[in-house]
Amino acid sequence: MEVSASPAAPATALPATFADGVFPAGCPSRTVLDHVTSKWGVLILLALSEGEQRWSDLRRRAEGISEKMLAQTLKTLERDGLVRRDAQPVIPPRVDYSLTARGYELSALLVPLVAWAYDNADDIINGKG
Amino acid sequence: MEVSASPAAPATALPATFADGVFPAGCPSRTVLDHVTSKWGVLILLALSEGEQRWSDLRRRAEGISEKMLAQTLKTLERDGLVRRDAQPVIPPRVDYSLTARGYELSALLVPLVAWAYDNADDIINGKG
DNA sequence: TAAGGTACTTACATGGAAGTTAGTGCCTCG
DNA sequence: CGAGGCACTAACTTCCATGTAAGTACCTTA
Repeated sequence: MEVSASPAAPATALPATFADGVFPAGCPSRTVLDHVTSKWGVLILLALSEGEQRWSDLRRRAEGISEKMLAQTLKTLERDGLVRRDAQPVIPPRVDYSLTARGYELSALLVPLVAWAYDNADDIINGKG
Repeated sequence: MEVSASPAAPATALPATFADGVFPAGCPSRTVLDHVTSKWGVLILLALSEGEQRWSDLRRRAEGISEKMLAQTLKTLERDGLVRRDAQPVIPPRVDYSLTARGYELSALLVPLVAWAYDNADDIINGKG
């Protein structure tokens, strides 16, 4: 689908809620958006969308993340009800992380976004367009 | 749709590209993702998804943005080929901003994400669910 | 004994995103 | 004449997300 030279018409209709003002400053949705669009939040959510994973798996899959940021990101996502933490009282310790129903809902929206970023990254960075 | 207590199976299949490592550190897609998931980037893209708009319109719609951040965000999005800048040599100056084809593609993915954030914000912040 | 893995926490440092303030040039309106 | 809107730019500051480094407690393997 192509957009002509003068795309005055929106491609997608937004809910009436956003008709003016996108949404108010200080609105909870801003906070939520910040959480889920944070640098590592997206990556962790993405990784977990493929199923339950352990701490060390996540470290490897979200390449470049520090242990501190991993712990912090997981904590935020858990507080937000997006990630489930399942600590098993075994030796050595085993903790499994997985998405909650809400987390799956979100990751379903994130996956196409990340895929798009991946597909268009080179063109964008190289100024081809 | 509900997810049972042990959701070992992914809800969505990811492209094979992400099968391991999400995607490499230092990869261009990380940069692109940072641009499009930036605090104000999302809001501007959202606002423009409803059609061409002027500087002062955008200031009002992305409530809370400073002029500096507006200029900076628009510049980044323009460099990334997502926003088109149309300066008309009239008096008083009139500059229209609109999405490019690529920008529309992206906004189509962003809209459901923001809508989701908006719908779930209260529950998430209040720890319900 | 020592090294290494698992799952973290804590303290401190820093860089870049974001905020603040001010200034520009040109025009219109009262 | 002065106030004010438009579309910015520039300088300076602040703050927080992220990075770095190290420590913890327990267990396994060599």
